Amino acid sequence: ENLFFEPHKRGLMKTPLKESTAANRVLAEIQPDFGPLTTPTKPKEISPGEPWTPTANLKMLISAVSPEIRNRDQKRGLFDNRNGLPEAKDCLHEHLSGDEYEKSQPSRKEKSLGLLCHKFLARYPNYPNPAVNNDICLDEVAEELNVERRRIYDIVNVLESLHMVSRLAKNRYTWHGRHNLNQTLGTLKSVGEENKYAEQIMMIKKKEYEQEFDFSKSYSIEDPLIKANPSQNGHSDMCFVELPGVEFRAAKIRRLYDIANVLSSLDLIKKVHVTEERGRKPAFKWTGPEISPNTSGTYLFSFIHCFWCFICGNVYSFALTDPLPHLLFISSAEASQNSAPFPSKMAQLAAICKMQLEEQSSEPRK
DNA sequence: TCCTCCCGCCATATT
DNA sequence: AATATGGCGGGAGGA
Repeated sequence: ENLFFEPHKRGLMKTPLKESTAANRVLAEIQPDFGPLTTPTKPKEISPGEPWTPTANLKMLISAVSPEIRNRDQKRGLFDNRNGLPEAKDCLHEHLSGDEYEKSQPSRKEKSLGLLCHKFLARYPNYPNPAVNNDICLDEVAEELNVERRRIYDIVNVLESLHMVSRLAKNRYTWHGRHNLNQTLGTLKSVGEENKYAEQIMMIKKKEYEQEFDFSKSYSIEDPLIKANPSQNGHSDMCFVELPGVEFRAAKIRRLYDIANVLSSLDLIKKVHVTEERGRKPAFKWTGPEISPNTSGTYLFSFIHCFWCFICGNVYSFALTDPLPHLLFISSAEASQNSAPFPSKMAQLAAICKMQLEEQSSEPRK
């Protein structure tokens, strides 16, 4: 039985998501040739210093052959965080009081997606040798990290948007690391600019601000701020401003936290706090490399873009709450010192308008 | 109090 | 039908 799946032809890659349909188009455009991706039958090579586990293939075989064992192990593994001896620990737990038992459980923080993502990333080199097999088996990773596969998807989906991995087959991804990260970010940046995400968000902020003076209006599905912004450049597919009302945003926000965790683990963004009139506010600032936009006519839609739009257009940080992903229009210098006082909203709006005008006048119309 | 986001159900997509 | 994928939101830990 061939457990390594049939040789993969890149051109035949299925694109399971509407979203990644576009994403893969760009992927195909910008992805450098990583050499023969069609060598899955080759046994895993372990280059020196690389964190591939030597027993990976064996483990995969075992888990493929025996799902019951895998499940059992996974449950035991809850207490087996790489210390081994699950039996002994289970034994131990039987004699613990409820309170003690609770304490012995991993804390919520220990189970965070950010930490998991760090563990995930630690398994692979930043700049893998494209000549060797860089396959990732999701099942295997989930098992080794003692998490449900669902969590691995959380990570891999973001990495895929950044083209740090690409889908190879069912349950399999190829690890690219940061080889083409800057290029991807450049593409994302230009897409963000093409779609005027930053301007759209400024628009939302403006509406939000205006709404503060009108208490008779409240957010609803028929949120005026959504309707009131027919896209100015002719594109009807401006994903951001077409979002429905506050319920949707609240639901969105949880996803953004997930994504923020992964991006933080990649050191692309960093959590900061800024002070507004109403108090401290959590925000993120871009800590990744400086990116120059690539020219690209292709549209991409993903949360990554929503993030990216915060980054382009001189918007350096944003908060995820209150009540929608909330931009903080502060300079990068301000963002770097958390204690900087936050300018009044009026001042912000003035700055935004000025910025917009400058942009429009300096940049020739496309 | 409210930011954060784990967890896993379950709908949908793929094989 | 079986399995893979991932949308989604309840509700709880933590600051």
